[in-house]
Amino acid sequence: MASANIKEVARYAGVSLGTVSNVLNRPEVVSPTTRQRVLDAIDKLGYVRNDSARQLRAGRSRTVAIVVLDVSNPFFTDVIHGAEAVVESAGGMLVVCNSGEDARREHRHLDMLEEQRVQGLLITPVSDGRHKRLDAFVAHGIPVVLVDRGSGHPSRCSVAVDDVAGGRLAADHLVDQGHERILYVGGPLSIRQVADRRAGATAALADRAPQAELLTYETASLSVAAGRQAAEDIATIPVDERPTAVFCANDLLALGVLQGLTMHGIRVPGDIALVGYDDIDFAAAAAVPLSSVRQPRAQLGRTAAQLLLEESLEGEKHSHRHVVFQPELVVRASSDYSRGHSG
Amino acid sequence: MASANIKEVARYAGVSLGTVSNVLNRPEVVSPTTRQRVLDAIDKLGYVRNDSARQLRAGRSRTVAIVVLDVSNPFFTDVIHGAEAVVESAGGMLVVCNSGEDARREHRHLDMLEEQRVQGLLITPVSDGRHKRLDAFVAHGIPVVLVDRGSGHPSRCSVAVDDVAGGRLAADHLVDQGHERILYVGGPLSIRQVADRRAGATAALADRAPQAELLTYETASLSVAAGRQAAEDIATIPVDERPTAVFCANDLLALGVLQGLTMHGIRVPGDIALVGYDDIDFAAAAAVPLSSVRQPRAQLGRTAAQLLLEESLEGEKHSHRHVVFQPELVVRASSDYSRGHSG
DNA sequence: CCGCGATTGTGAATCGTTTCATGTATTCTG
DNA sequence: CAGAATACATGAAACGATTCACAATCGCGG
Repeated sequence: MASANIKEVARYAGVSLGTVSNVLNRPEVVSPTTRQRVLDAIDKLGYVRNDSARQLRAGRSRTVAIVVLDVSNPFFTDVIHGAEAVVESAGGMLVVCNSGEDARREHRHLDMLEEQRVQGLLITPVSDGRHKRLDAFVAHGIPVVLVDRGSGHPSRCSVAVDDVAGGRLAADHLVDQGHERILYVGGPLSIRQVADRRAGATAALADRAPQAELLTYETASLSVAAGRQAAEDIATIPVDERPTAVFCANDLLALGVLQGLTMHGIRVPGDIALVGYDDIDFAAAAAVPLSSVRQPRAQLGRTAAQLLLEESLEGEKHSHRHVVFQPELVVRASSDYSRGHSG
Repeated sequence: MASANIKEVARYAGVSLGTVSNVLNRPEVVSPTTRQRVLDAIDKLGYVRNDSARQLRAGRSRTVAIVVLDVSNPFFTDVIHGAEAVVESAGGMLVVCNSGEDARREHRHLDMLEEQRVQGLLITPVSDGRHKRLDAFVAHGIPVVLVDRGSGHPSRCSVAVDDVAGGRLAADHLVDQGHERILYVGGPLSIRQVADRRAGATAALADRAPQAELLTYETASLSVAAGRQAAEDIATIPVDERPTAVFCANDLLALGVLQGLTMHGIRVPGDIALVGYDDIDFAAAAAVPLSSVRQPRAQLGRTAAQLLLEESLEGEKHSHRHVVFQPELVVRASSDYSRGHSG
């Protein structure tokens, strides 16, 4: 029942333990005849390496873990894809853990990953702040790369997208379209991205349209449902006090807002212009194609994995890097007054 | 640098190896005084269990793996959520592997998971058929539960949704709306679901509207892009030969079709009615809210994980079960002629 | 104060692999 | 053909946790 082990393979092939191990790990030092005999034995007995034993001996694994806030969020799935490509082409394996934005679950995952002595860790931590928990990884020699969080931390690499710049892009665009009462929908504001995008929008308005006003609606989460709720509340505002444009902290919110506004007969972009963030696939397929700020998602994942593998190789003499990508505005019908009326 | 091991903890606490192990695994057999001393030592030294060693000794792990066709597909993310809940509440950990519908990547993942002696495997295999590769897992005592594939296999459990019934639901609905030339968009047809949903639609038409016609457009994948391409091709069909309704094998395709048709000025549901499959979140938020066949996705994942854990406990005397869930039709504007014109 | 059971602690053996110092046969060099 | 270099194979030691048979200690009734 249990898998054969290396000793049985050795006996079956009539060679020693070490020879079988050599066939597996350094086939070139074994003579072709012997090698074939061992391979046949492996085949015959259905031998499968025991990775626990291998890791125990080696002291580390070839598994890289990525802990994301939400596996259902297309942003993270793209990051995962990017990281996957790099890790797999380096002969490793990427396992995906889902914290679900729950600090306790994140903690449990980290505990298990630490016990497993993973080769490295890509993570978007639930809470911002100092991430003391991650110091233990670094102390044990497990490289950690922060994804879209905590740039600038001295003891780990990070990759991020400039969210302040993204907020600026969106707000500049809305100002260009003549809007002067803009509502920012996003939350919780304790999430850095949510705060940064807002800060960018604020800065843009201050620079380009001091008379304009940026209101804030804080949501409990970054979901379609939360967006729908926000729209409900927007609809209760008297028409002449309503914002003329809404900038959402992500596309899920924006899609929810779009849906909610539409249900209340409020036209987008006719009555309210809408800009999202992330440019997920569905943004273009929405009821009104959604303007959005696009982030280089797969690139983020690729770079994170590359930094991790580099650190893994360089060891002590590695110097941490903080890569920041620039976002890009994609204008579609939802914020384009002319298009909204002609198309 | 490297983590302290159990021996150092023992020395530091002034007890033996076995005692430390007892504190970790059977705290009740150790006196409170000693236990506390050991716990303090663990804390002081920052000791972290080495899971490789533990597994090597124990012979198996507490990790359950799920291998899905596409982590970005909301269908699978919901299945993952369901499975996660069950595995975690049983004290295990769920790792997610992405085969990307690529048989080679699936194979590599299975190799690594087998080497890791995972506790069990939930998988939607890339190819249908006999899944010989999975027999090795079963032979080594690793339970396998098929998700949405190969129901009825005698040596493993499975969970699935009745796709033939789903196809029937969709086709019945379209027939009710008076459609007689219906196009099925989906592919590759080698995927059982794709074929079953079509078979259900065919059967429904045969039963309820023998004069009606079911055409088939086979796509290369189940993606938004493939749907968009299908719409391009539909648009080239002369108007009087065009199908009056399209039934897509999943919602991603349907969203792509919707987008493509809209771009060509073909109205949904006015010119062509549209029904998708899966009822992903975005279906309701689409340009025209999408009718769809809903599957109990999280339920699928939960049940799969439960079957797996059961088998894991029962061992030899486990008898395999095949659970089949029934889908449900959700009618929205995309296939509702009246609504499409009034709303 | 002996003896017995209960309680608590001990440490050698074990899991399966990799590594490496060592051994032996074979080939090459001059 | 001696001596050296090369090629190949060997098996004991080590990785770190768990288990289990056994030992030590204590309390208590007689």
